[in-house]
Amino acid sequence: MAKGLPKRSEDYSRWYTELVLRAELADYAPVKGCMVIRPYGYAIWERIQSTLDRMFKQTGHVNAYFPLFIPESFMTKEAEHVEGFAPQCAVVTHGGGAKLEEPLYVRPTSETIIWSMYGKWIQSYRDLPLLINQWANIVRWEMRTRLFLRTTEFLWQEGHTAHATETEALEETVKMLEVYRTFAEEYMAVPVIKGVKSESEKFAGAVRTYCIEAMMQDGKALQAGTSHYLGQNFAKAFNVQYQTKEGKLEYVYATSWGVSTRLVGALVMAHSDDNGLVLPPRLAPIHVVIVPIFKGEEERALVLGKARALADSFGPETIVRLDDRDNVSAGWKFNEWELKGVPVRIEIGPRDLAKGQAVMVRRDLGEKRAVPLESLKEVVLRELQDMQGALLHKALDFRQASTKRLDDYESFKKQMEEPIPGFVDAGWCGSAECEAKLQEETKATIRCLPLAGQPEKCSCIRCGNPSERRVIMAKSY
RNA sequence: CGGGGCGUAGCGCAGCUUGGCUAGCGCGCGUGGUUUGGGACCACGAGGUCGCGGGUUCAAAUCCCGCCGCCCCGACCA
Repeated sequence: MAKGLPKRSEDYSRWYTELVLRAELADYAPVKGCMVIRPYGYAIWERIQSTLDRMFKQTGHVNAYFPLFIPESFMTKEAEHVEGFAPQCAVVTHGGGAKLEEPLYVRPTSETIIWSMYGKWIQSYRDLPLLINQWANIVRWEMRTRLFLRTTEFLWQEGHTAHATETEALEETVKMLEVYRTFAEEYMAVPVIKGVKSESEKFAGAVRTYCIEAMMQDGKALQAGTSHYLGQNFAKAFNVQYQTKEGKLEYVYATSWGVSTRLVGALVMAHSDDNGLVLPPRLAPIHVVIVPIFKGEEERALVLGKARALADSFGPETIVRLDDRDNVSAGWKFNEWELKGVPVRIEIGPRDLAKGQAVMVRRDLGEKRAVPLESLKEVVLRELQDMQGALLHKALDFRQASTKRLDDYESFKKQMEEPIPGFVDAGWCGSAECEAKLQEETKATIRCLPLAGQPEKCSCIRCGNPSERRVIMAKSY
């Protein structure tokens, strides 16, 4: 393994790519724009998955699986949807050595195939709400790809729900957005802003798109999750009606919501440093690594024995790895486990044993600290907890420091030229034209209209016209 | 799709300008030994369709033509 990662300050994008490759989260696949998620990266995804899955089930959802292939005719049923997705779809034209009667789209998202089935399953108000989630892979033919952040194929979860009323569907939409916020902040230790997307950034086929926006260390925004209120658009396209108590026929109301393997990229970009990954304990595949240090057989037996006992003293909820390889030096191991972002490292050698202690290093702090063996487990558990909180606070502080409230266009443009452009909180008149021009002129986009924001009389930062509210603008991934 | 870069051992590269003999270096890998508190060392060893196809030549990694692939930067997107 080569030494040294590029510095974030010198080349953030190269730092990111090299880190993902060298920490063995992922590797480039033979197909352009595709990646292999390697075991260590997949382990992070599995932890994301199992946590969210539990949260979805706690909110009444069940899992199902719908097919990868979607008949072309389904894709074209909802006008906006097809217009939005057609350009990025992979289409299968041949199967079994023969040209297909009807081309099959590889799902870019599953609204159409799911709503074609919901049509069969929903007849009465008694069938509602229908709350289904699926874990799946999807394909979107992107022009430009980046490991985890944007790949041609990616893994995600997509929730698709059907409701009797608009109110209920809207409640569901914001409820799931809140689930995402909770997950991002409590597990990923990534603070997010809940908001509504502008018309132009809205999901193709949605009435309204909600999102959570996170800030990466280079001051760019990353959309970390979305939740859509679909109104009756898909119900009408697929003719999904239900009979009310009164016997009337009504179209059902829909939502859909998703997060993807992009979250792994968000995790990397939110916390990691020039030495490698920094993983929040609640999502780290390995919590504690023990590196034994010894000379000769005698010490080896002694130190390894103690190290094993130490590893075994932790309960099943703490994942401890004893690195007893003898083909690499202790120093090499330190660097490797830092690269891989293991939250806590314990060094234990003869000198420690003589003093009845071990050396402990927290990944985010990097300082060595001697801890008596008898209290080691307790201290480690506390540090894991503290680190989880510390990462969130650090990220939050960074976001606050990198968010500017601005009112004139010139300072805004200047801000977007800064090495860390950050978020700008500014007025927007609401016109699509201003939005487009703003993007053209500054490379920034309107990330969202924050839910927390109060209506406020101000003026549009670009055209100066009256504005009813402030929005978040930023360069983004 | 436009611009740039790169394709030579598992990885990173040199060699190409000015064709030549057995294609080289570092890391990694294997074996043996000494080692282990911040990326250890010695010895021996394995490992190559020089991206692909064609051409020029006595001779091509090197020159010419064509193709392919990947990465990076811009226009679409979670």
